[in-house]
Amino acid sequence: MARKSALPALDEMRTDLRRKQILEAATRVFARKGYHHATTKDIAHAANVAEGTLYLYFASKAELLVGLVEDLDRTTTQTPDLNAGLALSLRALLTRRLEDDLAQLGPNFDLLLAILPEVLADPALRPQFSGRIVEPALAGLTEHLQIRQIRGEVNLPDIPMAVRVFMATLLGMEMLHILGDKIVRKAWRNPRQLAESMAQVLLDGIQPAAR
Amino acid sequence: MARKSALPALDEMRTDLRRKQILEAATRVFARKGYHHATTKDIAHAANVAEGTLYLYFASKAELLVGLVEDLDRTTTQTPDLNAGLALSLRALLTRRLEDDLAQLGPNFDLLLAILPEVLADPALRPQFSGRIVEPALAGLTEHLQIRQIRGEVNLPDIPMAVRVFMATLLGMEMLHILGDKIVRKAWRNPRQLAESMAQVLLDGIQPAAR
Amino acid sequence: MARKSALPALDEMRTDLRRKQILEAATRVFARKGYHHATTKDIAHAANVAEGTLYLYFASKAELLVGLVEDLDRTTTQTPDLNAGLALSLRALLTRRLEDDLAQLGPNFDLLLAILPEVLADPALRPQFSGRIVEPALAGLTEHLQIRQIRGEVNLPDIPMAVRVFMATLLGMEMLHILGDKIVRKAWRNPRQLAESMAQVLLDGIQPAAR
Amino acid sequence: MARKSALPALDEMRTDLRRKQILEAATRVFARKGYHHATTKDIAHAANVAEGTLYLYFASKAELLVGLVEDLDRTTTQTPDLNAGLALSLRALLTRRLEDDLAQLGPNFDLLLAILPEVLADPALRPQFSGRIVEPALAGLTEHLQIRQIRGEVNLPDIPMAVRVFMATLLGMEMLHILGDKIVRKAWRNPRQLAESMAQVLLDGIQPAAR
DNA sequence: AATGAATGAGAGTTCATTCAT
DNA sequence: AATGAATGAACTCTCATTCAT
Repeated sequence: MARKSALPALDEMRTDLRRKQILEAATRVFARKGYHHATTKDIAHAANVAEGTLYLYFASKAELLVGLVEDLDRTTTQTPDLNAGLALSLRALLTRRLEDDLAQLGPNFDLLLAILPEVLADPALRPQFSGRIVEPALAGLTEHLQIRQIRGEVNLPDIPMAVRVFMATLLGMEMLHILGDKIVRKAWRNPRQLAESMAQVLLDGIQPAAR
Repeated sequence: MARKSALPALDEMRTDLRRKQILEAATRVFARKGYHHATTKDIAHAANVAEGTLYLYFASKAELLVGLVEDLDRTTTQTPDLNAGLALSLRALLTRRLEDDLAQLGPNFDLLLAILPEVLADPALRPQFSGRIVEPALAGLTEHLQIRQIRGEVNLPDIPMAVRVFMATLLGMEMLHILGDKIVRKAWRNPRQLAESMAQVLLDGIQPAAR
Repeated sequence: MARKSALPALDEMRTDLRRKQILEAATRVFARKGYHHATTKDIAHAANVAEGTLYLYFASKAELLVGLVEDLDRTTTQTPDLNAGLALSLRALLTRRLEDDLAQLGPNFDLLLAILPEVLADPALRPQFSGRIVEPALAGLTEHLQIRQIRGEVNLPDIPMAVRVFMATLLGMEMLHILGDKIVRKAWRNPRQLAESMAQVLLDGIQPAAR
Repeated sequence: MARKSALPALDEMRTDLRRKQILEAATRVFARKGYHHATTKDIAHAANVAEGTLYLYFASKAELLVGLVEDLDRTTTQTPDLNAGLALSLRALLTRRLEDDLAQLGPNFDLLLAILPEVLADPALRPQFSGRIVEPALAGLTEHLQIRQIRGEVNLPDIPMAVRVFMATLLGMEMLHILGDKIVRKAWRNPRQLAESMAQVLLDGIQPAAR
């Protein structure tokens, strides 16, 4: 009955593009105004579509957030196969991982800025974010450190906690960044060096000079 | 006819009590529903006052948040004179500081949960929070470590960054807590031990076993 | 805590008045525009209150309809104790009942006009209307006729159906009225005579002249 | 390039079919959801066409209703030549007419259910319905009774009113049906018997047993 | 000082209608 | 002729804020 497009693949691409176009606009607007102060009108305007069009692609304003989380998911959780890095020294690997993460947060900063507050504020969104973003990262790191531990390369009394300290540091740096701490902001401009600083503290700790 | 109290001091006390009563209610409600889903009706109800009464003590709903930040301020940043702790070993001091902070977050968890998302979301609130809560803490620690460094007790190439890493870890743990990470939640029940775990990582780093 | 009005009864009266004020406005607007074309803005305007005020008294626009049905209920189902009329001849009683009903529909015409279409259109509203308005009336009449039948004053093979035919006639006249039939409209101006015409047909039927 | 059909008649047939297809779908959807809760998307879907296609056949959603009324018109008002029935006894004729009408309402119940509420609700639609459906029926009956009256077969003081009472009864039964009255619904399953019940009341009235 | 009914601006969402393909 | 993505006006409802009491 209904005449379909000759190239269904093209339709799908167009749909994907529109979705992306809207999500990008949402990211910008959410980052600038925060989720709650952003109106659907704002977002539609930023996306250069009519307000009604948003609802062809997302069931509600809240679903835009979920869409963003999923997006962050896809962008972030290309968990760079850590275990391929087993050959590297722990320090080199850690530094690189941190550097990658930090560098990645650069372009995704707006996105995170848009998502994080809502995730923290909304109990319903937390498991979403936790399960898709945080937990996989924690699991990957844990596994990696366990292998190192077995190999005798590290000696940690409580690997899961160590992993959480590591992750906490990353998240916390992100927060300091958001909060506008000048030193962190400045350091962020050179992710390699920031990664080294962090890795140094994480690996060597705040060492007594005597050591 | 407004009846003047014979003892103006009493009036002031009553005002303070009402303020506190309202802020506490706001804390509870914000923590449970998040700032934006909490209505002034909710808060008034929780505080056992009429909606209009809120506006006798706070200019707007947003000012309630500011009030809470100020409260957190007063509660939290009684920065226990760190320098009095110069006699302690760095490890002992750090552990204690962490323990204190973590223990303090226990009862203030709701408050932070209420405030943090909004602080992150609202650019206007960030300097408030940053300037009152984060920066003083960072400054105190920085100064302390600088003294230690001069004394030769620590050897850090970049003290400000080290301090930020420390603070980031704390904030990050808080976030993992909020996000519901089970291991962090469990660890939080015993702040002393959590403090030790964190201090260990922060001081000794993730050491190669060989060391 | 909360200071209540000195005279709670007064508060209640005021509330009732507001409710009535709003329902009356709703009746007028629904009658003029129909339920769906009437906006909450229209109704608020007609009631001389702000739009938000509607929602202090009714949970939703739909609840206004329910309120109207309840109102019609209260107004209508003062089922004039039929059985008190057992002394009257059936003809006299029927005529009077019809006259009362028709006369009552006069002032409530707008109300019914507002309600009926929605009741017919909305499956959810039907039982409401049926149970509160129609069924009690049917039940009362049925009981009455059963008594008459036992007394040998009527001889009906199927009383429930006869009652329904009676009620159907009434409802149908109402519909013809709504539909604007000129003869019915004209007849309605003199409810007594209309009642007599209807009673005549109902009692005597469309008699063959031969009789 | 619009290809002209070699047989314009075929085109017309196709157009008519599409129209019918859409109207049938509209009937189903309106009956199930009511006019206002039915969306053009619903109707298009039920008709297996695209939403835009509706507008090739009907100028607006409202015109679908008009289309339905016209349809009801064509289906219903094939006023079976009453006068041909002059040979029958009035009772036989009436019973048959009622039976036909009632039986016809069976299949057209959905249609009426879809139309009636809107007709009642919308002043603009009423003359449409009145003029096309109700008035012709009333006129036919009136004329018929007048002939009978002249012939001395009936003796009615007010024929137009009697006709309206008759029609009202029919419409009212329909309403009781829609409202879900169980006795009417049950009776409707056997239109012949229902017609007889109604005819009995209409012809003989609610007679005193003594008669 | 306290109340809470009233306000009305503004939000998210729906859906009849259009039009490029 | 048919499509269905896009539109945007208009809707219902919420809620921070006000103010007469």
